[in-house]
Amino acid sequence: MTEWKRSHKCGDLNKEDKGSNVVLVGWAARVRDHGGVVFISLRDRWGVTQVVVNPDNKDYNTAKSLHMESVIGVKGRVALRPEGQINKNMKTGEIEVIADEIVVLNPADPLPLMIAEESDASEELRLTYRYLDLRRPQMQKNIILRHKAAQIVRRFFDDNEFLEIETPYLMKSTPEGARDYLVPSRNHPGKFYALPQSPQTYKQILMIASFDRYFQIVRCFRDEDLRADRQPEFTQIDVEMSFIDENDIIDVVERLMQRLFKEAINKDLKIPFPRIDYNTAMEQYGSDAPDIRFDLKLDDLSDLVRGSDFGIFKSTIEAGGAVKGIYVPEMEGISRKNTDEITEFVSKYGAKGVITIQKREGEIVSPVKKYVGQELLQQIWNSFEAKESGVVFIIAAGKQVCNVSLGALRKKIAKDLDLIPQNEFALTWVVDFPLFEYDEDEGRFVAMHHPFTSPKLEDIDKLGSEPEKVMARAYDLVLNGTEIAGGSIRNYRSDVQEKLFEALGMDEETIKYKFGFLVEALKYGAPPHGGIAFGFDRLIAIMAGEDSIRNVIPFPKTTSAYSLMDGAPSEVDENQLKELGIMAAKQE
RNA sequence: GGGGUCGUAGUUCAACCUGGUUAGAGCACCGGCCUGUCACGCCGGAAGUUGCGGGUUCGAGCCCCGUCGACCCCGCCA
Repeated sequence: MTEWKRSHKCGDLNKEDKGSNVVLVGWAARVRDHGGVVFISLRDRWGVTQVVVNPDNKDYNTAKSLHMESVIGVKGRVALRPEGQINKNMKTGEIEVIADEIVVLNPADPLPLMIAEESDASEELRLTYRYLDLRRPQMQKNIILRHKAAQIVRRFFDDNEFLEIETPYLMKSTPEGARDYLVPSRNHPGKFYALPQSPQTYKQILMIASFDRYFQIVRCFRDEDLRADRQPEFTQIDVEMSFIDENDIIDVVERLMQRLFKEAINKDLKIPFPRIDYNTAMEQYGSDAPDIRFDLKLDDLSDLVRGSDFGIFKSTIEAGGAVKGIYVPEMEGISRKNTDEITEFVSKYGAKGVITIQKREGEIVSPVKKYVGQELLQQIWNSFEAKESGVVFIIAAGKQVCNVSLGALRKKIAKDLDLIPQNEFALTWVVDFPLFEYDEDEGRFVAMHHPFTSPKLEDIDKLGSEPEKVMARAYDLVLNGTEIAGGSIRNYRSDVQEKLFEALGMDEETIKYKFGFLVEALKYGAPPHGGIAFGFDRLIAIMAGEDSIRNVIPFPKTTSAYSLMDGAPSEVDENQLKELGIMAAKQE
């Protein structure tokens, strides 16, 4: 093997190397057999180099019979390509290696999927043969970007006196929030560890331990259903600081983002990022993660239609709901079929339907014209400062449903009509969140962020009396309509923390059992502190221009949480279960 | 838990809507030709449990039911 130690990597050589004797190793990406001369595109992580094998070569037949993706070694001499044969699309396109000797280090069987820039293989196959999928240049690029980003993040925090400190993966289960992944304890049959949903409590404890500035690039686990942007295990950039307020965190994060985007993908970000309060985000964008790259803002028509006899408007207003709309100037018009599609789309979010208004030859056109009346429709049209064309979409529903469904429609239309500027990175802070939201199923208030978030100081008195009015010292960072980070200033006084737990419906005993250690720790000199955590996978996916975080995670799970390559999860030996004191319930 | 799209050769797709002789094509694979290609080209060949199970029918890749899997979405994700 040592004689096949490479002298260069496949992306190294250029015309300066003319005449050098080289040894290259890599994968035979393509073999082009011309009957006489044979060309091999030799690929490794760093690039592709063309190898030329002439008929007088002793290994000529080896070259002719190469299978795609076999691992080979080549000894040869660097030569300039003949006139007119330069490949401008290749970094090494000016040269080629004239082979003296070729050896197959490991032949490859026919492949279950092609190694191509644009994979046309199904995701199922890509995940089953992930090692082949990961050879694709696109995937290599994503994984390399991920590495780069992680290093930049580490350098940034190190430069700013943050300490990278590890926290346990085996921790206490706290059933607040997401479902825990449980790990049985062999030493204590019937007892379980949980894998962390995030290192939240540990990083707070580290602040109490006076480390002052902490960060960690850390795996987190949540046993919930999957999505394009949600995996059961995912990576956070976790950050916590002491003796700071919201603006200190925001400042650190803005400088981090600026440096990350510059150094990783050479994009200049303007700081500070704009801030929008939660309420405005919901009212204007119908989302707590507003995509500000395009307009189409939601307009409240409730006051305008208040006097209307039109049943849908009337009943909605009377029930305390909202009538809101968006105006899409770019839309030529809308057919019955499109309206049906949109109705179906918004119904997923609980809206009963959508009302359209458009103008045709100067005439207001709407399916509800005869019920609503020309005059009101015209007023609505005018309220949008609508031109002679375009379409207005109106949804009447309870406030939350109205905002969320119209917000979703806003995004869908922008996407369908291609109104979203590509290759643009729009970061915005969402601030002024409520501390609690009411959970209908549980019949109690739950923490909107998490139960360690500090209320705004002026709202502490309302914790017991009017929890719905308490605002949180929390902040989210949104990139192109996706939440990529969220954090808060924490409760550092045990009395406030206990009051908050009580507002969440926990009695003293429950508090002590679940979070007693934290409440106690707060009593021994806990500094004011706060922090933030990034969804690293989401951040990298957006930077890489990928729609799914699966494309920036080397070994992701499928939508049903399978690992197709290794077949996890799987059944285990009866003996393993016995040792753990576990019995699997029989499946129906 | 619910809704939607999809499942045909190693692979990507066609045939399905409107059931009917032998399920086609590109790439990969095998054989042949070709000395400047870079997604090389040309000629030929082999390759199929139409995801699985059931039903309807004289007859099912196609229609119906169930099931499994992939993907998207709602719920869920402090």
